[in-house]
Amino acid sequence: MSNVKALPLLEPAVEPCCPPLNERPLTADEAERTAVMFKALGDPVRLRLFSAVASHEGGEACVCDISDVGVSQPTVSHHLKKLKEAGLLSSERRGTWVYYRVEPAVLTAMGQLLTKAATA
Amino acid sequence: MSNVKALPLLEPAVEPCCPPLNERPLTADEAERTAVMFKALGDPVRLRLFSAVASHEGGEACVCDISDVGVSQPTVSHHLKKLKEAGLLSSERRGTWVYYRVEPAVLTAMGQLLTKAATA
DNA sequence: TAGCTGTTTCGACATCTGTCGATCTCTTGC
DNA sequence: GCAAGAGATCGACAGATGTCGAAACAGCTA
Repeated sequence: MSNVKALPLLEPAVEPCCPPLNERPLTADEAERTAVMFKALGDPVRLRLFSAVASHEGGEACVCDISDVGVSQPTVSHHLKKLKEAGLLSSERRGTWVYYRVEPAVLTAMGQLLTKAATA
Repeated sequence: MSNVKALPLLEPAVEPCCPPLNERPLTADEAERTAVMFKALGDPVRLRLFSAVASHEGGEACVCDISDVGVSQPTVSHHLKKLKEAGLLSSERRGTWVYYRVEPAVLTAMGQLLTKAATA
């Protein structure tokens, strides 16, 4: 599989990608990048998977611990990949199992994007 | 034609729909409802429209003020409807123009969903 | 080495989504 | 009443997305 443009932003780049939504209208480019993160949480299955990882002890969980969300195992893997590509999760293999972990900085950025807009 | 409009699900019901994502795994039903809001912000055009409304004075704006996002007028209307159905915006007609306004409570709920998950 | 288990990738498919032009509704003004 | 402008709705269409079963891949253990 020689897909050259496979991984666009697997570098989470925890920088403040996002000015608060009420500070000024987002540019097309800012919106494009920010929407990727929101879209990643815009699917019920992904939201459950993410919540399962986030609520697990240490903020990380094995795939086998969170696969019970009502879809097939390949679909779980597909959604975890999406969350990873959006920078919300990172993964690490430890022997037989693969562990996914939340990226708190990205989460904080998204949260402030919203709460600052709400309180200002 | 009667004055009674359709009004399918435009009652946002600003209740705390969402426990923090790291408190416990979301149920299927919680995820379903929460994903609607994130999905609404998961499109670049909608994100720009929302940001344009949120950054406007008073947190509200006429459609004519924010329509310059590079898509046709029907598409703008379509996206504003999506944001409204997700409970993120509300609309009101004043004479010729229609004004959209942010729903701060829903925004706060979404933000805390993320920031509480990030800091805990 | 072979076999087993956990996870990812592949290929295919039905559905959902974003987009547009055309048209309709509502309000204002003549 | 009629025309004009602001938005919403309709119908159609291409492309994206979620889903699955089958297969490939990666470690462990015998």
